[in-house]
Amino acid sequence: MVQQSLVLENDAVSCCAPVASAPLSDTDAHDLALLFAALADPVRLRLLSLVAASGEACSCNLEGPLGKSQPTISHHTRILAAAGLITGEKRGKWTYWSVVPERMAAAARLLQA
Amino acid sequence: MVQQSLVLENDAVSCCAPVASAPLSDTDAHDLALLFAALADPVRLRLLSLVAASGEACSCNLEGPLGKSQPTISHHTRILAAAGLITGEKRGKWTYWSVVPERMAAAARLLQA
DNA sequence: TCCTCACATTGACGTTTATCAATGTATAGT
DNA sequence: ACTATACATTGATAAACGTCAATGTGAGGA
Repeated sequence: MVQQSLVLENDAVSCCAPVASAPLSDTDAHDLALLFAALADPVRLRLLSLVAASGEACSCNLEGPLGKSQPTISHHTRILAAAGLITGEKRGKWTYWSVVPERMAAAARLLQA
Repeated sequence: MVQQSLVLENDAVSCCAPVASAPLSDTDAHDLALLFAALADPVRLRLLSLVAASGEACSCNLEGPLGKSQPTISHHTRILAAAGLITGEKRGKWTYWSVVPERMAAAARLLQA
């Protein structure tokens, strides 16, 4: 189950204890699942690593390396952005995507003992 | 795309650099997606946190708290075990599940800058 | 040898997901 | 205004996923 909220809430991701530290509530589990679901696709992982490596990238620079159509790229950036893992800034005709390191770190923290 | 290998390979998870440090290969991205897909379900996240909190738990102790049927629990433990996040030891009639901290840490490391 | 219990497997189902063609919506340049 | 470009949205389709009833397996205990 994944992307329907599309809202970057002040949720269980950024505020809460590691998954292994205490039993999760139902709603927290749902929120965290949304985050990990964003990471659970090879195309999105490669997209993320490409954006990270570039520092900044527009969608047009991703279609080639990822070998996917433009609507598919748009679909994936949307999901990653909804999960708060990347953010897009529109400058002129282009949307420049960059990773949100704090969000990545928050996700990492959830998995630490 | 998720659970078809069911093999705990010596893969990109335990050995490799953070996702954000360099562009991922196609096969590495696939492997990592499998790991995160295991975490991308609220029932599995709650299962993981319950096992972690208990230190050790048999499946029979999970059905109640998770509110799912026995085959469903078995399905989820199977996926988490295939991802290397939990391990099961059979003692007598029961299978005792416990988390694999090294694997959790490896997953966390993948998300760090 | 039964019977019971803990768990795995199979099969079927409704839902979600990834993908792309087609189309819409801006923005920039001419 | 017109055209081209960059990206989003919609609709459709095939594959994957979560769930459970039914069944299989294997380990105690009587």
